[in-house]
Amino acid sequence: MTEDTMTIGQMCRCFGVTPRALRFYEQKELLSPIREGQNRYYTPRDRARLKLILRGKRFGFSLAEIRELLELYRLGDGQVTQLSATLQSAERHRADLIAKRDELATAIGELEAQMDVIRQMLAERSQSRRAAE
Amino acid sequence: MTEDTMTIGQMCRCFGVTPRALRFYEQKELLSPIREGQNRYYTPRDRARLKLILRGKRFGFSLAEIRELLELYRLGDGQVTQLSATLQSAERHRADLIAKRDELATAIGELEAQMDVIRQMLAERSQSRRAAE
DNA sequence: CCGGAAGTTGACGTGCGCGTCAATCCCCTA
DNA sequence: TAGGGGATTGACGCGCACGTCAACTTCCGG
Repeated sequence: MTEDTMTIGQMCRCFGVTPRALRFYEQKELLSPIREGQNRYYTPRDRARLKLILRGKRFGFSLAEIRELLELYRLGDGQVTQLSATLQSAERHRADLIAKRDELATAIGELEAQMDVIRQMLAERSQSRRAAE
Repeated sequence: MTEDTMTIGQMCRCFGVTPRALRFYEQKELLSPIREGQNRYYTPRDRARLKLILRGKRFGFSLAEIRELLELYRLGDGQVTQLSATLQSAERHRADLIAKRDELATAIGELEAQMDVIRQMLAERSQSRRAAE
């Protein structure tokens, strides 16, 4: 721990993932921990990226898509690599996320409606019970 | 088309899926089209279910999870199969969906913040250009 | 009667996201 | 000096969600 870096084991305990997964993400260029000899040391930046990775997975994005998303946060690398292209990419991702959020809202609404139906059935059932007695 | 049912080919064109996928969903008990001889005929109910399936997939749910969700909409089958249990299951799913929606909102906010950073960099760049001329 | 389009059931293949070994290495403590 | 804990790199395996054949049957127009 040269600084505020973490070993792979610490990362695993911290985020609830396996070493295998972290190495896999590294191979897919989603993470790039410091390699001191053979060992890996994860910086705060790696941790932030891992958070984004895990969140992306919860939303059903593939690792390839998550990789793209991570690129958007990787500014400041020498050449100002087509900032406007990056911005356009970000715009697309934003639209995608917003569509998903709205669709989720719809799904929640439908589920709640269905829950009301169930509650209604429960109420009727207890009423017919009382009537039978 | 005895009624307002559809063949597998019509379903595929309508929803942009393959026959293989539809048969796979059937095998996993997510769909149960009418079987007339060997052929399949999909009812409006099947179409509604397929919509839910595809939406669930977009949210990153597994087919097993989607199956559970579909169960919640399957009421009215003879015995009032533990309505309260169904309601509890629905409650869990609702909480899950809401958590996801909120997380998505956060992600959108972060992405928009990053977009502002990029716009800022673009603005500074065009300013230094003008200054250099 | 024949061809083509659409449907069917297996059965094997494929890409993704890791799990699960094995064999090895390094460091620390007892 | 020996062992234990944690790390490493292959390499193979696995579950999911289908894709992709092959080998039919059924129907319908010409």
